[in-house]
Amino acid sequence: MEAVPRKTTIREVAQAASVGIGTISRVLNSSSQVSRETRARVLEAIRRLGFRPNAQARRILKRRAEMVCFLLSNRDFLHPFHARILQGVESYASGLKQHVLFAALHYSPRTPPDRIDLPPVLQEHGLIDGLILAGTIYPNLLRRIESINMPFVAFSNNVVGMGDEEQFDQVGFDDFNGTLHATRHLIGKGHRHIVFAADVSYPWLRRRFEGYRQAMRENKLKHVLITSRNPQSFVDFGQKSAGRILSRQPRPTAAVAGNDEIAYGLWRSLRRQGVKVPDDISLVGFDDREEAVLMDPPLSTVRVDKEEIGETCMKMLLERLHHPRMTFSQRILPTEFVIRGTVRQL
Amino acid sequence: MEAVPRKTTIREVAQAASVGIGTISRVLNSSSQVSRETRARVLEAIRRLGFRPNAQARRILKRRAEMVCFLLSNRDFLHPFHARILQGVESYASGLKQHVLFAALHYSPRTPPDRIDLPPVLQEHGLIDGLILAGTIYPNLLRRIESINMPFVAFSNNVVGMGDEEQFDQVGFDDFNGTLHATRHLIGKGHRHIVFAADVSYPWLRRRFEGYRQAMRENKLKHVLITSRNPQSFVDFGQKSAGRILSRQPRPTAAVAGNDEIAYGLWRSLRRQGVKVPDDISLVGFDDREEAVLMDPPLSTVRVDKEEIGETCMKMLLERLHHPRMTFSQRILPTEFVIRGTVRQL
DNA sequence: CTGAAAGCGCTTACAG
DNA sequence: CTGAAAGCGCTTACAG
Repeated sequence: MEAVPRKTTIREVAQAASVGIGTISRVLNSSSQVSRETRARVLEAIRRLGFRPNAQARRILKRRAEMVCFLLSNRDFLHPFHARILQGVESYASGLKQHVLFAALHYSPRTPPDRIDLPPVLQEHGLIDGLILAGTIYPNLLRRIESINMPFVAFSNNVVGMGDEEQFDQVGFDDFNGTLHATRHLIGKGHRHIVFAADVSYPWLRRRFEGYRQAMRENKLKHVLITSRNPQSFVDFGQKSAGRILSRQPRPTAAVAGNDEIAYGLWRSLRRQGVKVPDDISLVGFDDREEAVLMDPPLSTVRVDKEEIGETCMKMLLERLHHPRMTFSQRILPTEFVIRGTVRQL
Repeated sequence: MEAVPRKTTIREVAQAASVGIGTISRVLNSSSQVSRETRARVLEAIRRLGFRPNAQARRILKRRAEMVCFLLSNRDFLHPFHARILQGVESYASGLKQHVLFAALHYSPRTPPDRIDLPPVLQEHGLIDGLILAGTIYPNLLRRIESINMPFVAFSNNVVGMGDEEQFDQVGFDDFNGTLHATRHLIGKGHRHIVFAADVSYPWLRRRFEGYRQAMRENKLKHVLITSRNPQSFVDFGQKSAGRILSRQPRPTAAVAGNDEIAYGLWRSLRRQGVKVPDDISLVGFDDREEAVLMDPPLSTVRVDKEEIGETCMKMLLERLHHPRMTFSQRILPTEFVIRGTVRQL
């Protein structure tokens, strides 16, 4: 390996400006204790030599890496949903001169905590100050993270298998109220036979189902859960659900899909069978993925502000770093029902 | 700010194992110069104290951050295309114990290089070893990066306004041959009236156009470029192009879209006008976005291996870091035409 | 093989 | 206000 070209150090700048290295450091850290003339001379020397202070050295002394890790678990690819969260984290972080490291992890919920093979960034110490957990989070991962004493905030919507007694910092959005409002909207438009399509073994889809059920109950309507066998994906789940919806008597006039992908599969399959959305059946989704707008007609769905989730995670993590003993907090961000073209007035 | 709980340092481990700190370091760096018994004793002490060496300190001495930055420029959001590249970078990097920092940048092509406001990570020194440039890259950004002596590799497909005389490490995929093969495929299926739809002021769409044109020329067919006025987006561009395609005499039997989004807009608008794909008109896209498979019928398109791009960028950057004076290299990765459902045999 | 020492590039009391 | 010195947590010749 060839030598890396040597960079200007603080000592050379000190020499050039005829001051001690401490003074350079003070100027760099905008300490008030430097005279105007000295500061100007130092600044000039810094500029002339193209000096950029070595960040690692400062970090040792500060005992702060000024860097957090965004850890995406059990995702085959960086889904647009999480990509947006990452961007929210980054944009908020960079405004505060904090850096964001991206890492991925694949693990099984059944691996004992101490056997989980953490990514390199978590095997060292001092590299990052804290962690933002995204992707699917099982209890064993939480145990593992706690065992290395790494402060973290979890994006909570994809947390699985955790009881309410679990205490940790978390940020999520409101699954329950999202479908509650979406379903109320359908009811307000005159719909009475409304089904819900999703695999409710996912806790977040279960919460969405509960929101839907609540809206139905408060209007004395019967709730119907549509599932499908061995789906390959959410889209496939939606496709397979279409037939089950159509075969019900009386035929439902509206469907609430557990997420936009299910809604997409549903829409596609319905259309193939000559059933028009929203003329023959109304449809609402959840998540407001980019593709929702592209559907034809564009999908009415529950919007989740992904950037805000990222931002809030970062904000909460920073608070945790500043106050290690603070009690844990949980933030649930509101959702918003977006009316587009897939709901018809009956 | 409360005190961060103090971590075990190398000195405490040395004391616990009754050796000098140098020996701990040697064990950590698996130097051969340590006796089995000593090594065992040290390892035991490390385990017992839960010691994880401070990464920053090592980095100062090694003069390597073991970290690179993935810099995404001028993108409102982390598009799935770039998200995949980032994942390729990360997965290759983590295998080599290298870390990946994510940063975003917004700049104008007209800002003078030294006025470009780089993200915090590039203002410090020693934080990262090198840079992977993604997103739209104009010459002024390149100048700016060069001015801080930061080694970099660029994802070259979105490079704009650069002459061939520009020398830098780059990785891209083959726009020209992608459409060349896609168009030949159409011709092989009996199509003669084939149009190309895209705004060719984007260099990469221009190259795709040239590939299309080449295929037409070698078969003595007339090329036709379809554009549209003031599109809001690529999808909108496609939608607006549909009418222009249909109004041509004789009516084209196939269209090559500059990318999948244009293809999507085209497909959607054609369908609305009662024109069926592929029965009435065949259609091919470019990029193989996730959504291509979801279209109905699924879109035949040119596949680009995004993970491989990321991987290759990382690999090339590492080579550059190890051999700073190596001549610049440029890698063009092949594309593959994926046959799905939007092309019909005439 | 191993320890003591020098040193990486910084920050920060300390003393003036 | 400023310099000289001590120190952060490591690595690596150097000497034995």
